[in-house]
Amino acid sequence: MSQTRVSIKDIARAAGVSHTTVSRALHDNPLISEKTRARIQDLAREMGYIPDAVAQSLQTRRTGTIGLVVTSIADPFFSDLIEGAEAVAATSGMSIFISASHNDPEREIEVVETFHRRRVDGIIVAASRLSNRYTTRLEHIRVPVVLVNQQAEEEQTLFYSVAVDECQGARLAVEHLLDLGHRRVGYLGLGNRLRSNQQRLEGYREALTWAGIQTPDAWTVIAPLDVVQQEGDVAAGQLFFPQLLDGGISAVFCYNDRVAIGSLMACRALNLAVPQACSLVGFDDIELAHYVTPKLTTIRQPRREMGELAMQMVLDLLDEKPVENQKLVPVLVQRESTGRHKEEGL
Amino acid sequence: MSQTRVSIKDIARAAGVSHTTVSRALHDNPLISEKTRARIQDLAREMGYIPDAVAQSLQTRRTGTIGLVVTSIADPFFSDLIEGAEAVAATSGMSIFISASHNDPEREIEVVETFHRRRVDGIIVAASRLSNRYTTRLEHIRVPVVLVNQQAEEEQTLFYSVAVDECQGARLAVEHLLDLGHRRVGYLGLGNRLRSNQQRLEGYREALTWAGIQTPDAWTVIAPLDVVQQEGDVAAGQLFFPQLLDGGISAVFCYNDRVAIGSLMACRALNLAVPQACSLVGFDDIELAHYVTPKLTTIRQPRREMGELAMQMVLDLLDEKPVENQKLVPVLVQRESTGRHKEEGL
DNA sequence: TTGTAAGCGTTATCAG
DNA sequence: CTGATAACGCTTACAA
Repeated sequence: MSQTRVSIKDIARAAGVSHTTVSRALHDNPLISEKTRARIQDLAREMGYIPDAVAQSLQTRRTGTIGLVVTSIADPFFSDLIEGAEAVAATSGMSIFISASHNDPEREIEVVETFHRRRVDGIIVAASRLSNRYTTRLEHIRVPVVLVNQQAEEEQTLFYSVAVDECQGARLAVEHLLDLGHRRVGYLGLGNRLRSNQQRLEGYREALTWAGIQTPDAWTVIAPLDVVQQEGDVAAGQLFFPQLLDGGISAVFCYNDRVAIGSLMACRALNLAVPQACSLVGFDDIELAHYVTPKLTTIRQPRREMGELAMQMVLDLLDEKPVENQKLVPVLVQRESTGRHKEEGL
Repeated sequence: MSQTRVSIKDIARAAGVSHTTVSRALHDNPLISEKTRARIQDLAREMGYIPDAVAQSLQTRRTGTIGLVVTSIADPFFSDLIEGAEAVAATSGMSIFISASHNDPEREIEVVETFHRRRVDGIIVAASRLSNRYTTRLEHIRVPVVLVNQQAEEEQTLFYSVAVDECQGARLAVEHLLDLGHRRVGYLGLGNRLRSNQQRLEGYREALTWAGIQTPDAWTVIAPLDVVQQEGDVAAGQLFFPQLLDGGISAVFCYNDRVAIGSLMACRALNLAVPQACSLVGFDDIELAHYVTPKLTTIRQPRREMGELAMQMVLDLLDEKPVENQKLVPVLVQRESTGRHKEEGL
């Protein structure tokens, strides 16, 4: 009907009161008579009034929105995280903006600035590569920022954080393999995951060192940044697993489940039985891990919970509640891709 | 430094001009001297000015945002779609809101209304269940709405649409099985996908009828709404595949890849070889389909493209370009889960 | 070329 | 209890 939206002034005119009164009536302000409140609310409904969030935001300095930056939306890791974050945002009537950085720091900071320009109430960045190089561009940001599994090589201290203990996860994986009798354990990493690759590598080395085992260079292969970026994680696993095999390993801890699946494909191509000829451990526990043959043993990362946690942190910050950085402990999920090591002699 | 953000008035004061001049300078308005333009722009940069998108929106009646509603963010189908939509939105400097309806029509309409309240410039709804029952609540929405694969049983005519030809996809699947020599082909559907389940069932029946084959009731099983909602698609496949088997089929067209994977699991549990004992065709071509054993034959649905297309439609509508509803044709991707039917006699 | 003033739709501050 | 009036930060006639 009406070409234009109805505003509180329109209602005021129709009701013969001031727009101030209408605003109050609509907000159940106690300073208003029960009668007019009801009358105005009915009228508003009849007239199809919908408050203008933009105008409200201008006045209240709150938009009720949160910006969420991930490297890739379609990556199951992040889509789970987003879903968790969205779910808790929704319970508070908050809406979320989503944007993908594609692992490009420049793009990432652009997105953050866009969100800031849109006056979001808070920002969550997953796998952030924002390092201290960018602090000058970021320190003027006056809304809460929470980083999830941040990837910058130096620790970012300007912001809050939620992170999984990557190092501990890697140790769990390697210790599991050691428990199964493996001694020659390799690591297949990804060169485009700066920080977490470093940490998982570290955990891998620690676990072996603690067991009194040296780690020759031939036991660790890191797929170079550009091929991962180009071909994806699975292909990287598939491509570089053979190199590791030449190193003489009997088991491999893979950077994540996708790399492990790539390795699985490589094994199949080489006619190597998993886990009989080679044990494989992944990281993340994405859905794929359940449906592949053999089912993947992996380190579970609570993706959804991390999204929920990060969002809850932002909301608490907005309520001026105190919050603490979170370090989550991943757990081992044993399935079929790992088995007891059989000595060559047998 | 400054506790508060810098506005064009602050810049105006610092530059000794009116805020109007600043606004013009920042927008490269030709009505301004080259000199002051440069001076103001430098000053703005120095002072760390960031335009307030909220205030701009209030004035210009454009927010530069698009609302996107999906049933589930973590579902690879939708996350791909979102990624496509986000990518084209980003090229136009648009930001997107994302929200999940969890397949609940009431929640879906709430989200749409929230977006509308936030003055988004356009709305995309995937797998919408908005039927004509809701038109009264929706007809006052004055922004472009594009539905992707809408699921309401009656066709929704109020809005624009992008959809895959489900019926044709189903026919392709069944014809493929017929070509392989199968005659007793079953359909394993999902009761919570109102429209697309109906259409795929229809395509299934058509293909068989055209081949002169009757379709006894025992050949089609539809997993009931509540168990699918509760347990998920894979479990539904796993649970109901055996029923179909009892119907005596030699091949099954599954509602989607997840159902097919569930069926695969069921086969494995029953020690039935795929495709030797039973051929399986899925729908969608999600990533999982590649990595499962045997790799799934499926009907590819161009998910990312559908997101891109829908977003492009919204943008065109905003530019007042004419647009047409899109009906996409899915294609068969033959992999390993289907094979030639061996007559029982052999 | 620049400035003044009005207005976008709200909420908030005061008087009545 | 209610209503003027002034903000919020910006764009855009209309004047100078």
